[in-house]
Parts: sequence; C-alpha cells; structure tokens
Amino acid sequence: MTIASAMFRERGYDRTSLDDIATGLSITKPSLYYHFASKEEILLECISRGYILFQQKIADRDDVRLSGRERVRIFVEAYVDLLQDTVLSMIVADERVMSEAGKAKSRNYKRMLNRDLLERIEVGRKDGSLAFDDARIVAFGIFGMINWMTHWQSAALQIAPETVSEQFVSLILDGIGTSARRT
Amino acid sequence: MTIASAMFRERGYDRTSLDDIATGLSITKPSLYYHFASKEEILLECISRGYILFQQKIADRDDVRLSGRERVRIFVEAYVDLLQDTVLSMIVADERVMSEAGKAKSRNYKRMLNRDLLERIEVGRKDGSLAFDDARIVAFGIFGMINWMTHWQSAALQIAPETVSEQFVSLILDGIGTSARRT
DNA sequence: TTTATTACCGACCGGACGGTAACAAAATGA
DNA sequence: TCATTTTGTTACCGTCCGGTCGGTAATAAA
Repeated sequence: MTIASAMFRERGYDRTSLDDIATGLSITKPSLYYHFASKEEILLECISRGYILFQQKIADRDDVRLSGRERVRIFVEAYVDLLQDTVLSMIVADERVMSEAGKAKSRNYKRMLNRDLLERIEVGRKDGSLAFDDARIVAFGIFGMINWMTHWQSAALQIAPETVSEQFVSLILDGIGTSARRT
Repeated sequence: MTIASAMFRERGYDRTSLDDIATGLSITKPSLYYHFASKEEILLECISRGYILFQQKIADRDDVRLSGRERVRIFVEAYVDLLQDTVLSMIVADERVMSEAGKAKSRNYKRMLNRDLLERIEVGRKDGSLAFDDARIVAFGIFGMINWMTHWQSAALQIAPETVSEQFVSLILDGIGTSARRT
C-alpha cells in the first residue's frame, strides 16, 4: 500500500503497472488481486489513507478558539506536511484516470478538505483577522501552491520542509508586497 | 496541433492516443507520422507554441522601468491568461511522460519562465516594492497557484477570468491577513 | 510526358497492461 | 491429524497503443 502510493507519486498512476507494484511488494500480480478488486481500488485506498492521516494531523494541532488567521495557518502547515510525505500525498491524484465511481469518491475527499479550509477562511473574515474578496479563489490558490509541490524535483533544491510551510504561510497571510510605492 | 493541445489538457497525455488526435484532425495515424516523428514531438511542439505565445503576451505588457511589484503583477496576469487558454497551457505538462531528451527541452522552457519571474521578484526586493525571505519559494508558490488551475473543473465555478488573475495578484502581493491581532 | 514531391491511407506488428482461471502451498483451528 | 481458509503462483487472454510498411491519389517541376 505505502509502496503503491510512493510509486504512483513518483512515476504517475498510468505509468505504474500492477506488476511494478507486485514486484515492489515481492509478490505477483494475481496475488495483488486477492487483496484488491482493481487497480483503481488500490489508488482509492491510497487516497483514503492520506485523508485519514490528514484528519489526525490536523486534529492534533487544531483549536477552535483560535482566530481564523491562526486556523488557516494550522491547516496550511498540516497540509504541507502531508504533501511532503511521498506515501500519503495521493489526494492530489488526477481524477481523469478514474471511473465515474472512483471520481466521485475522490472528489468527496477533496470537497471535505476544501470545505474545511473555506470555513477557516470565513471564520477569519468574521473575526477580522483575515480580509479578501472571494474565499473560493483564495482556497484554490492555497491548494494550488501546496499541491504543486508534488511536481517539484525536490532533491534539486535544498530547502528544509518547515521552511516551506513557514514561507507559504507568510506568503498567504502577508503577501510579498511592501506598503511602499505602487509605481 | 491546437487540437492535440486541447486533448492532452483535457484527457491527459497518456490517455490521448494518436488515433484520437488523428480522428480529431479527420486524418489517420500514419498521416500524423508524416508530420511528426513521434507522439512526444507533438507534445513538445505544443509546449513550444505555448511558450512562444507567452513571450509575446508578456512583451506587449512589459516595461522595465516599472517597479518589481508591478512587473511581478504583469507576469502573473500574462501567465494566468496563458493557462486559461486550453490550447496553450501545455507548459505544465508532466515531465514524467517524456524521454530524457524531451524532459531536457521541457525543463528548459520551465527554467526560462522561472528565471524571468525570479528576476522580477529580485528587482522588487532591490527597489523596496517587495519583501520576502526566499525568492525561489515565492516563485514556486506563484507557479503552483496558477499551474493548478489546469486541475479545476472550470465549468463548475463561474468566475470571470480577469477576476482570477486580479485576486491571485492581490493574494500574492498583499496576502489575506489583516494587520490586526495575531491570536 | 516523365519524374518528384506532398499528403494521405489500410493493414499490420510487437509489446505492454489490466485482469482472470486454475492450481499449490502455508497458516489456522478443531 | 486433517479439513478449511488464506495467500500465493504459473500461465494465459483480450485489448489497446505507439509505431511501421507498402502503397496511392493529386499536384507540380523538368
């Protein structure tokens, strides 16, 4: 399972064959079919595991008494954390490879994540700790920044994991513009 | 060519067969091979076209006398524009489907885009219109936000194209945090 | 009229891949 | 100890796909 996740993330779903996964597990393909009904089921299982782990990660750090601003920070930190784990990052899997049923399940997870972030953002609007125009676009921007990390050729740039979430948070909350001239 | 781009973006490279493309062009696969040496060459051609068009787009709007802040805005607007065009957005193509040679070419385009954005950001640091920690992470964040647009199920959310770039720019430059309490 | 060139097609090859049928060896438990 | 379930295996099928081969109309150049 964790091996499948890693392979899907590294080579991509289409380019990871069931034989690849089986070999990685030191078994054979038909044996894989004893445990899973189809390739898609394996993918869906990977996605589900990632989502469950994310829920745990965030439950540990969360605190509803905090401001929206801080609760967004917590979300971003947990999500960056998740996506940095090769094994758990399949929530970003491309839906186009899935059947309609699989697509529906996958979208469900995404929708829950999206709703969580949107709520935090809206809390921030209400308590005055955040200001923005359209919360949906802000959420898309945040997810995009983080999801795209899966496309970095990570080895190349030596950046500490915490640095990334720290700087993403600062980009999201404070932006990079100074209050100086707007020429 | 433009049809190939659209299909690659909609279905993904692996799931677009040469027969699909040929049929879309009302010709046959062998005829495709008269014009291109391989499937990868078609992809590379799509990427190249997108890149060239981006260069034009940005050249029209650019002005080196502007502040770094404004030049970043110009880049973001042009890039959002490009990615919103189904036909020209192949610069975001997943490198993993490519041969080493193709990967090298594709990375070259990406590197040039990245360098352009990095320069604009650094100009902003020097002229005081921008402030940040690591320019590379900022650039990755910006590209991520925008590149991920290709994963939106665009029809669903009715948002005007200009609104997106406008709000992305505001997110990047000003962030969503208020200067208020940081509880 | 002969010779090239351009642009295309039908038919096919070899390999990979998801999935299956039939069978064997462990592990389990009475 | 022996039957049953669990977990594997070998061998194979159908399909799809990138790519190739041999050939052909149509048009232009010599």
